[in-house]
Amino acid sequence: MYAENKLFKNLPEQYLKRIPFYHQILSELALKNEAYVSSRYLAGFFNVDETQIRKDISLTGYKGKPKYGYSVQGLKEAIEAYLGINYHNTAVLFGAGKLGTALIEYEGLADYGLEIIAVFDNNPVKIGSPVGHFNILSPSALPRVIRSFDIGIAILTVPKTAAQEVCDQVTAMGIKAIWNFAPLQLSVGMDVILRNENLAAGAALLSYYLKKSNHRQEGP
Amino acid sequence: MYAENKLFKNLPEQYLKRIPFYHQILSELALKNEAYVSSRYLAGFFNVDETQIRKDISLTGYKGKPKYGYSVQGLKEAIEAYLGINYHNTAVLFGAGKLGTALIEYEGLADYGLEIIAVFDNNPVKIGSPVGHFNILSPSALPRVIRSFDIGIAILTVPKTAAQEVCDQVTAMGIKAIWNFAPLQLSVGMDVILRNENLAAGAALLSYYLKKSNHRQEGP
DNA sequence: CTCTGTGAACTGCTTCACAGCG
DNA sequence: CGCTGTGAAGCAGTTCACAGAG
Repeated sequence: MYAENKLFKNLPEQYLKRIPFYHQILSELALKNEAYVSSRYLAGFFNVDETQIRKDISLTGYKGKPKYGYSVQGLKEAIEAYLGINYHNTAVLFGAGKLGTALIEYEGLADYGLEIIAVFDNNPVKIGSPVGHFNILSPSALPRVIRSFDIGIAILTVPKTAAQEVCDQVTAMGIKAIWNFAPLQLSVGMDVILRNENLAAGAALLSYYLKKSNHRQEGP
Repeated sequence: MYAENKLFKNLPEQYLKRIPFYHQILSELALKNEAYVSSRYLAGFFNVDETQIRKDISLTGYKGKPKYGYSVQGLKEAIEAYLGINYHNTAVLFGAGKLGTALIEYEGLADYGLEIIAVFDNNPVKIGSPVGHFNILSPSALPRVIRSFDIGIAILTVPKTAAQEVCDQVTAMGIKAIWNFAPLQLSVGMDVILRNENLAAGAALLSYYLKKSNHRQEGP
C-alpha cells in the first residue's frame, strides 16, 4: 500500500510490479543458455495475455524479432539498464533481527535498484557485531551515514513497538522513503513515500484462492 | 504473481489485498479505544477514494452507522469472522533459515488465515532443534504430517537451488498451494496454486517512486 | 506461417453523484 | 448537515484484431 499521493503515476503500477519477475525469468533462461523467449512463454507466469507482455516490453524500449521472439540476453540487459537508470537508490536498514538479516542476505535486492549501505540496531549488544558483510552500527552514526552516502530509503525491520519512533528519527534526518515491515500503519509527512510490506496480505490471498478451489471441487 | 488460472475471480483482487490492512488499522484503533472510524479515515492509508472503502466493507457484509461511521470493534470482528470462514488454512513451512524463522515469528500470520503446523528442514544438523514454538522436523515426517493435519499449503523458504526439488516433493504428497519465497520461478501442475513472493519487487517499486519524486523537484 | 507491435474494444476497479438515515 | 450506501460514469489495465516483419 502506498501513501505517495499519486504524484507520479506516469508508468502503470501493474507493469512496475511485473518488471522484476521478467528479470528473474530471463536470468533463469540465460543460465539454461536459451537464446530467445516469446511473449507467450513469459505470459505463462502471469495471469495476463501475451499482448500485455509485449506492451510491457515496449515500455522498456526493447524491440523483439518477429518470428524469433525476444533475445534473452538483450532483453535481460535492457531491463537491467532500465532498472539501473530508473530505480537505483541507496538505503539503510534498521533492525538486525531475523527478518532484517534475511533481507540483507536476500539475493538480488541490489539487482532491483536497492543498495543497502549500512545496518543499524538499537540493541547495544548487537552493535559492532557482523551481519552479512556489514557491521551493525549504533543509531548515533545515522546522521553521518545518511549525509555521506545521500541515503534516500530506510528499511524498517524493527519490532512493532519501536517502528514509529525509528520512522520519526530517520525522516527527521531527511529520509524520503520508508519500506516498513513492522505490522502497523506508520504516520509520516505528506512528502515521505511509505511502502508497507504486509506478509500476511500474501497469506490471506493464497488462503482465499485455495478455499475457493476447494469449494469448486465440491460444488456443481 | 499467480498461476491459479483465473478459476476463482469472483472477489476483486484489489479488495482482497486491502482487507488485511483494514484489519491491521482497526486493531490499532481498538488499542487506542477508538469507538468509530470513518471511510474517509481508512481511505487515508490507501490511494483510493473513500467510496471504495465503503464498497469493500459492504462486500464483507458489515453495515456502518450514518453520521457515526463504522464501529471499530464491530468491523474488526466482522473482518475476523470473514477471514476465518473464507481464508483459514493450515500450512507447513520448509526451510528454517533466517527468512523461515522470521515468518514463523511474524505476528498475526494466523490472524489472516494461515496457521503453520510444522517446520521442516533438509539440514540434519537443524533437525530436532527448536524454532519459535516448533521443533524442526525431518522431511521424512512430511507424508504423515500432511495427511494427519490435512495440510493445503507449503511455505518455501529454502535456498534457490533446493526450491524446485522441495516443491516437487510436497506437491507429490497432495499439497495444493505453494507460497514461494525463493527467487526463482517454480514449475507446478495446473491444479497447484502458486504465489511467488518477490521482496525485490517491492524494492523496485519504492525505488521507482523515489526517483520520480526527485525528478519532480528538479523539473518544471 | 510465426511472432512482434499497436490501435480499438472491452472489462473491471475507482470515482462521481446523490439518495437515505440518524 | 455528516457519513453510509449504491447506481452511473469514468478511467486504467487487459484483451482483441489485425498489420507488419522475417
